Amino acid sequence: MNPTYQPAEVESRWYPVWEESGSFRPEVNPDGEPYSIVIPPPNVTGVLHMGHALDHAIQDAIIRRKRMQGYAALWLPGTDHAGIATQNVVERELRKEGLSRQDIGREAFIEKVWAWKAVSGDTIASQMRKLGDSTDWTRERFTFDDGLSAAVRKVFVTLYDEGLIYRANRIINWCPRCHTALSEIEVEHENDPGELTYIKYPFVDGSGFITVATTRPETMLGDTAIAVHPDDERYQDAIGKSVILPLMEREIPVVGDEGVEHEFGTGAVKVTPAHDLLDFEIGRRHDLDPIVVIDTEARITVDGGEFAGMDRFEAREAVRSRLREIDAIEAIEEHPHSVGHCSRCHTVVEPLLSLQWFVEVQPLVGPAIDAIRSGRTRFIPKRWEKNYFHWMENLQDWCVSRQLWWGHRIPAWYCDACGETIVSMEDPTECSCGEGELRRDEDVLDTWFSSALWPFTTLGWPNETADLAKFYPTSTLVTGFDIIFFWVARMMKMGLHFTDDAPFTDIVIHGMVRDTATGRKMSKSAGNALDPLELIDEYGADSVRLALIQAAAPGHDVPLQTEWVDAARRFGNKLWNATRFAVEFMDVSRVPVDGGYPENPGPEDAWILSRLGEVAAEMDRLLDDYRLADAYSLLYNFAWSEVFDWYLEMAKTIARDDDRVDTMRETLGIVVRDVLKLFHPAIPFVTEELWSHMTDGGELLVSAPWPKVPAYESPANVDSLVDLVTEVRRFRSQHQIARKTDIAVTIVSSNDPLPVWWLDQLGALANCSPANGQRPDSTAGHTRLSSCGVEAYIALVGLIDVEAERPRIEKVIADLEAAIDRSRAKLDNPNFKGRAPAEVVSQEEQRLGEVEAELVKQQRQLQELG
RNA sequence: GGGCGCUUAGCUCAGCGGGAGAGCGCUGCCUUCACACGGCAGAGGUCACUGGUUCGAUCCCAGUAGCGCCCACCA
Repeated sequence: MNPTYQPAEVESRWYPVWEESGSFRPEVNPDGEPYSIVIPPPNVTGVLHMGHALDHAIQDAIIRRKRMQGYAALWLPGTDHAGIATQNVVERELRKEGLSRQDIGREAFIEKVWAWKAVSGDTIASQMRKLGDSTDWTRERFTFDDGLSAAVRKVFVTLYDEGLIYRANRIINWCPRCHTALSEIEVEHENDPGELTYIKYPFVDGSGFITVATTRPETMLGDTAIAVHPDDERYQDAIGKSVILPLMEREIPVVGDEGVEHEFGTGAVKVTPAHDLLDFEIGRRHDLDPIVVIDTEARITVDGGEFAGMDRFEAREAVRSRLREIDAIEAIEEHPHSVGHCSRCHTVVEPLLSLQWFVEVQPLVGPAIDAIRSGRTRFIPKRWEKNYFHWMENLQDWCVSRQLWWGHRIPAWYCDACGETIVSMEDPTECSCGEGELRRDEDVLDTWFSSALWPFTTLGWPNETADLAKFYPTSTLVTGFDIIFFWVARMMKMGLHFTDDAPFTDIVIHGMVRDTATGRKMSKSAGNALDPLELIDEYGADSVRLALIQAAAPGHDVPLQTEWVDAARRFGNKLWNATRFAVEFMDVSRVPVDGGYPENPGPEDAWILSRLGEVAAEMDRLLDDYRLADAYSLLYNFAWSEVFDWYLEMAKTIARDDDRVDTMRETLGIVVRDVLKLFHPAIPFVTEELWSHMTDGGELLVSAPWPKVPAYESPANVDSLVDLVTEVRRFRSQHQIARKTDIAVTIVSSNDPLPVWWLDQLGALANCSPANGQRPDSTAGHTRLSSCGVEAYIALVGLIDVEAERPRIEKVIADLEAAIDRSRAKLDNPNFKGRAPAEVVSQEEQRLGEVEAELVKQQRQLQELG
């Protein structure tokens, strides 16, 4: 037997067995209640990173337990076509060949993306298998497969017919590098040093000038007005006058608008309706025609006069230096502010006036808020609900059109004769006007549009499939807080609108995996990412999973370092060795897959069984609350320190006792079996392997029933013996008494005959059986140990330096006295007895009694030292 | 400018109204025949600070300080 567990070989062996046996299909529990989770679909061209590993470890632990509990458990896998991200990847590949997507054309490009998907699209699926994800691959979906695409079209057409999708010319966020519009949540605001430039605009009538402050001087080329607050006393005379726009020599009005703040800058603002959202609205209120001076390449347009063709940042400097030449700059001061960047490529986004498709979100918001508020769907932890509400209540309409090629093409056609817009399920062939050619909209939909439909489209919607009826609404969604807005909120809105049900009952939010060294989120760009695949190769998937699960407190970021993965691996090794030892040396085998709890256990057996029952019950409570970290830390400690360090050691000795060997073996088998079961959702591979060695064969652990442990009562005697043994060990350790036989322990009395294990651990002399044990003639020179009906003496003379023991006992006595004082003060307080629950009072009294008894014992020991 | 979270053992974090916990690290002893990736025994904390509520506060409330995150059209 190899003393070290080798995960790689074992892990590669089990996944195919599980998958081929159909164990991941809900059909394994045909009569079970349905329980379903849809996976947050990873990018189809992506690779597994730590965030996935965490997300998947949690989901897998949840679904595996539900499966074992007998639910018809479905974890539905799939991938996202990930519009911009995927297109960027393929364009990068093309560029290596010196080509752009425009060079090869739309059709060829899309073929290229599909080809890319065919090669790299399975990567994530095979990596999920390595991780052990028990997803039902027969139900795998892709946001761009035929079924989902048809559903996307149906949703678009329906919303259009309901008036909830419209096309309009608005200020949108434009990424000049990706060449597409973005929604506002795809814009990341970052701090920028920035400068505020104060520019003087002279009045037409020659009565001086008005000064405005701007962080973007280049946009002045498109100014169509100056705005001040209508109540601003400084500018009462100015409203209604006109100024000359410097450099452009255009006459523009000064208007009063309530959107302007008194305090900021000079209280007067330049208005550039084509390049700023606030300015756009001011422009609309005052009937100002926008002038576009920055194009989709972020260059100055022909309307920008002498600056035409310049890049926007180049133009910023050029405009400033020209203004300086004509003495139109009053001041330039530092002004830190935040600037929007494209969340994909980090380019500074440009607010542009553009014709785009929008979803009107307000009518969808109400039901999505109600579902949470009423408790039909809940966030875990609950505090995320506040973020969700706040975000929902402040939504702008969702810009859903993207100027990309990879995505669901918008099903809208325009007639070049009459200008009619046709949005329909079927591709139209001609316009109702009878003339003119129909031209299809070039744009595709935001990736998140199809993701928003994921919980029901993956189950067959709009068809009324059996899966949709059975598994929708889904039970639980597990995801990171970073996509609550992108994804969760939109699924809630779309789900409620199209199915009348919220798509899930529980929304479990976890944090980001953080690197403990830098304290930062793990990411490739930060350069601090641990690669889960490398960790799996080195430590095994079980170890990575257990480390993540144990670190994942609900709703908090998850710190991780390789040392923890190594600790988890060492646990796997321990589990491996302990179980193999039980099987090979203790003859624990052919354990029943369920039940089989001993009816007449010995005292030690009853003790471990009672602990098993407590741990299993507590785990169920914790797991039902999604507190996986607590549940698995509890089990980890129980398994290691109680089952392996205590019970297994007891069992070795007890096994020599013919009368007890059978129940011991039975108990050991059952306890280890249930530990494997309880651990399986977290560490499926090693538990399945060990299970195969100890059960009577045939049935896989993956679909074995979850433990239901009957209640056992732990004999009080065992607990006190544990204390006694610990005390003897401490004594020996402290006085460096290496061999047990170097110490003479006399058992004077015991309520029950002591099993040989205890005598051995205590180092008691074989001839000092408890029944006829004699108290030493003189207790002086002995130390007396007693605990709950057991009394024992250790002979000290000639064994230790008596004086070395004295200070320790004195410190213990001092601590006990302090505890007694505290306890007495509490009990003497009439308010305590009057107002605290009776239970607490009696508990306190009992504690005082125990501490006092301990004090007496310690004092006697001190005396007996002589 | 709003909102949220965090501050507990050397490190990373649990706990959250009634006796301060885990992992890793540290100290001592043990190569004992499942595991030295192990065993046994230990050391180590005024639970950020200040008030309040309570019979009782690490836990609840208010405030202070430090750290982190999210949202935001003050140009």
